[in-house]
Amino acid sequence: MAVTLKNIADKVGKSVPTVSRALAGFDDISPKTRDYVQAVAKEMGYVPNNFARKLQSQKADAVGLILPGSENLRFSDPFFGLLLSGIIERTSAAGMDLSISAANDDEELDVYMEHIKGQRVDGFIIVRTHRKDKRIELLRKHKFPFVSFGRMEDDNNFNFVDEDGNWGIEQVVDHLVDLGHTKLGCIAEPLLYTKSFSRVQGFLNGLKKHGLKFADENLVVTNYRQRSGREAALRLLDLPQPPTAIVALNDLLAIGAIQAAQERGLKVGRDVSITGFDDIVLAEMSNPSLTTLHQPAHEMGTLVAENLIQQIKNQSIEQSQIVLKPTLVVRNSTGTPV
Amino acid sequence: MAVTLKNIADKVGKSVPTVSRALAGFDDISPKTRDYVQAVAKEMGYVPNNFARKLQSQKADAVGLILPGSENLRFSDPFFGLLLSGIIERTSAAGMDLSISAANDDEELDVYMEHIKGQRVDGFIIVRTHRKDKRIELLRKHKFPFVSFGRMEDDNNFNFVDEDGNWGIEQVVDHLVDLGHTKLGCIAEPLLYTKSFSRVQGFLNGLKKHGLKFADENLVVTNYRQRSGREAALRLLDLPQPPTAIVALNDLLAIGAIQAAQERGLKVGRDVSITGFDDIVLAEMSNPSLTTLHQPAHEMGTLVAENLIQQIKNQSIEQSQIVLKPTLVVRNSTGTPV
DNA sequence: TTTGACTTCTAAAACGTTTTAGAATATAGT
DNA sequence: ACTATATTCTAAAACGTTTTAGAAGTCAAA
Repeated sequence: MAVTLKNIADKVGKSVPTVSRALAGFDDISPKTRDYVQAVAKEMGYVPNNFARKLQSQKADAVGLILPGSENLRFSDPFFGLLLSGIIERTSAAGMDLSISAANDDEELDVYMEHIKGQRVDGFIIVRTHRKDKRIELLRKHKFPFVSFGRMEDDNNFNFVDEDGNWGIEQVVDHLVDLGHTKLGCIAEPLLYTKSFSRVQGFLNGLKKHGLKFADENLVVTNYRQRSGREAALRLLDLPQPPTAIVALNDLLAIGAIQAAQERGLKVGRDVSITGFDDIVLAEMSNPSLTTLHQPAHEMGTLVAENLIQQIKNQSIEQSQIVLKPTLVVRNSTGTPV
Repeated sequence: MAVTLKNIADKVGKSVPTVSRALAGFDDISPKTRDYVQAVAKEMGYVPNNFARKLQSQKADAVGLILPGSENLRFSDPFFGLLLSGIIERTSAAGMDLSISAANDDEELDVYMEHIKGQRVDGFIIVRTHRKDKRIELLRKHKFPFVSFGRMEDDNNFNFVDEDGNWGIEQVVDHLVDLGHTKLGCIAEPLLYTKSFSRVQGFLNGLKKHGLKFADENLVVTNYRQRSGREAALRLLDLPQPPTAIVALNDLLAIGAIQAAQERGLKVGRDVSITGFDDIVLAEMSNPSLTTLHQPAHEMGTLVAENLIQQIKNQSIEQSQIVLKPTLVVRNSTGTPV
């Protein structure tokens, strides 16, 4: 049976509030009583009941992360895993719980509302933002604290941490053009995600900047998996005029693309250049190693969490918007076109 | 401001308990009142306050997963990610929270105790079991519900879900010996983990079964990362009498080993055979594709969660111990030795 | 018309904490 | 010696829910 304030109060012969205030170190308790109470509490192994405390304080001391049901397998994505580890590290350190759950798309917003109304969390972390994101609109409407990892297409007056994907992919295009490539292909995740859309913009901007023209068939939109990357790359490589460089918009896609190229008997880095995005651990180890954009996934997770915790604790309305530029890491999957 | 039972009670002109019992559907409330109360509650958007409910019920309706601090980056391991997704899916479906936190090794047991005494969770999921696991011993001593993913070395009278790693690796050895290999090397994670230890046993048992002798230098113990796999493989390949087959005890290690072999100018699957364990998505996409043992990571996560939820809800003491055999998937990283 | 049995509801207590308002005692100032 | 002021404590209320015990009312049977 758990030890309660009442147990301690009985033992020390004081009232429950006295014990409560003694443990909290209030100065209307004499040092003598305070020390005695604290000693007894420690000896009895007292740990406050969380729910009683939260009921009274009307604070959940918890952060919610509701995973879109359709994204259940996202956990196998190393980038997401690292992001999550950063979030957990930071929330843990702040003594807050991280409540992770999953919701099917059709009930997603209801789940958010239930968390809010049931006062289960003090704030949310939103991942995989859409260009028009119903979750963000909902939370903003209810003035409920949240930080998103990623922006919307516009109307971004809320706290977020994001990459500069547009800028990043432009660096990649610069790199490829510098090497001499003029026919570039692109493999993207669904464009309803801001992240994907923005990276594609970077691709198009890059082409325009260098006076290269874009043909529809050079952009293949698919999902985030390696398998899809392979299939998409095959489509690009089998075009009448195949690109000499393929800009895959994440590393898993890029690795799939490398596989596809090798299936077609091409030497990656010589016959065809392939790039990724995120710099997951694997990128360095793939064969050939992958030219990609490095992102500090773990740190981004801590930033998101930190941002939200600040917002919750300070009740401050000041906006914190962080955009991190990825850094180009040139490895062996890119080279001068033959 | 959140809607409470009192708000509803005022509105319908009944007492708070009546409203509470009407919403819960007790039959000492007239159908008329029940329907009316439920309608009003819905209209007002009532959602029960979680903490009040939990305080009263003395149940947390939550499952704890305390990640060893040293394992923070585990999230980047795709296998762990999938396991986690299974756990989340199942706990979510059961209406329970999953409370994930991190604890440094020196304070780990204290964190467990605080969760227990503070009644924050109804049970724990233990991951990465040690051969002697202090966490398991602690929980068992306090008769607190838990399910572990993995066993201890012995004394396993508790609920767990585990792989049959020993058996699995024996299959791998059989496969390699069938191909004609007689000099086998092995790359393992630290042996204090039961998982690693057990897989190594499988390796040794396999050798013995086939009358092959084992030399110490053919076993390299390192950590779980690709980088380590590469370094370990280099050590094996640079031996005076290098093995013709390397049994890496997880896929990341195996992929590192493949890289090492390629650095030494060896063609994997011909000059040297390499195997993994887990069959992460990447295994199929690596070059060459990896012969490995498949494990249903996501399903294992659901099993662990299901097991714990049963235990919590039924208060039953019946033991549930599940051991799953991995299945050998032969791909292109293994072949007849030259 | 009284008893007994149902049906439907409510008052009170409980879960364990914190906050507020104020009581009791001690200390100092005149 | 009496008032004013600190100091140290406690009683009561509050957070929102559920459970327990029992009250009030209705109805049928005797």
